[in-house]
Amino acid sequence: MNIKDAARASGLPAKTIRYYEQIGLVVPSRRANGYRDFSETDVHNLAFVARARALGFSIEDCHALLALYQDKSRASADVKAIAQRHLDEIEAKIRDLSEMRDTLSELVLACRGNHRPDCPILASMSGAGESGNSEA
Amino acid sequence: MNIKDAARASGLPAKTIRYYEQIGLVVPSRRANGYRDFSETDVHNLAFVARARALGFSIEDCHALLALYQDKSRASADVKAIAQRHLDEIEAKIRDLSEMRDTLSELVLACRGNHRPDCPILASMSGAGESGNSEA
DNA sequence: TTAGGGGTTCCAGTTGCTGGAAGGTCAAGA
DNA sequence: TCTTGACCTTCCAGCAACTGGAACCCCTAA
Repeated sequence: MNIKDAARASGLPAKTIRYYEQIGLVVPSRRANGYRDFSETDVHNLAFVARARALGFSIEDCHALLALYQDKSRASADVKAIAQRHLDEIEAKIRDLSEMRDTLSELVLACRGNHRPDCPILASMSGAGESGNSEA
Repeated sequence: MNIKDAARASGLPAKTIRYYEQIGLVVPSRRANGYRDFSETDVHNLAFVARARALGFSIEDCHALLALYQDKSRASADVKAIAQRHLDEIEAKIRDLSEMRDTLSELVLACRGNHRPDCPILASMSGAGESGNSEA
């Protein structure tokens, strides 16, 4: 199977597939003319990676997950550990972003958004309420 | 003020401050010996950027916000527009991450995490429940 | 004089692709 | 047989926002 068909079958851009080969994630065989030749397994592995990436796993994690997937004597604990760690990171990121959202939405709400220059958003970033005695 | 003091005062690493100068965000003057010489305004601007970055604004946004901050005849509407767009992006990101978290936490919960190979996490990524007739 | 703790520049690496240039290959139609 | 166009190949550069490190200069104090 040529790269374009592998791309269609896996849902990944051809460029991305070449990149994945380059970093050793999914390495198809080659035909005599130098063209990549993707097996069903290659395509399946690409789709596997695509789904893992969609869940936010890093390439490194995808590497490890793919290895575990192919290791029929794996322990599911190893898979779970990777997923749990990743889940923790996602939750941490959600917390960070939620804090930003809370602060930002307050500021946006407070800003009149008119033709005048006074703006609580800029005030906040310029250090308003810094050393605690500005409005005490 | 030397870069190390500017770093301490602004809360940014010296490396980052040099980078910000390189991209034209905050450009201090130079002494005869080639050392950067940070004014109070420079440090204030660096702290401004640090706070904007902490709210997740891109460097490009920081550029624009800093320009508005320095433009005393600005319209707060321009600031608000930038902040609102950024807020929308953050909320979109939170939605994406929350979806990942929901899927992942289900999978992690379902995985026994023992010495045996069977694993719903891998099953999910290998395409379980793909074409809709597997458990209908 | 020497040691140390500054400062400087520039280059490379990070993550995960993506775009583009330059060129080889293949199948089909005139 | 030649050409056209769609494919394929490699390699290089760039994105965001730094960060680490090498190699080197400067300044002060003992």
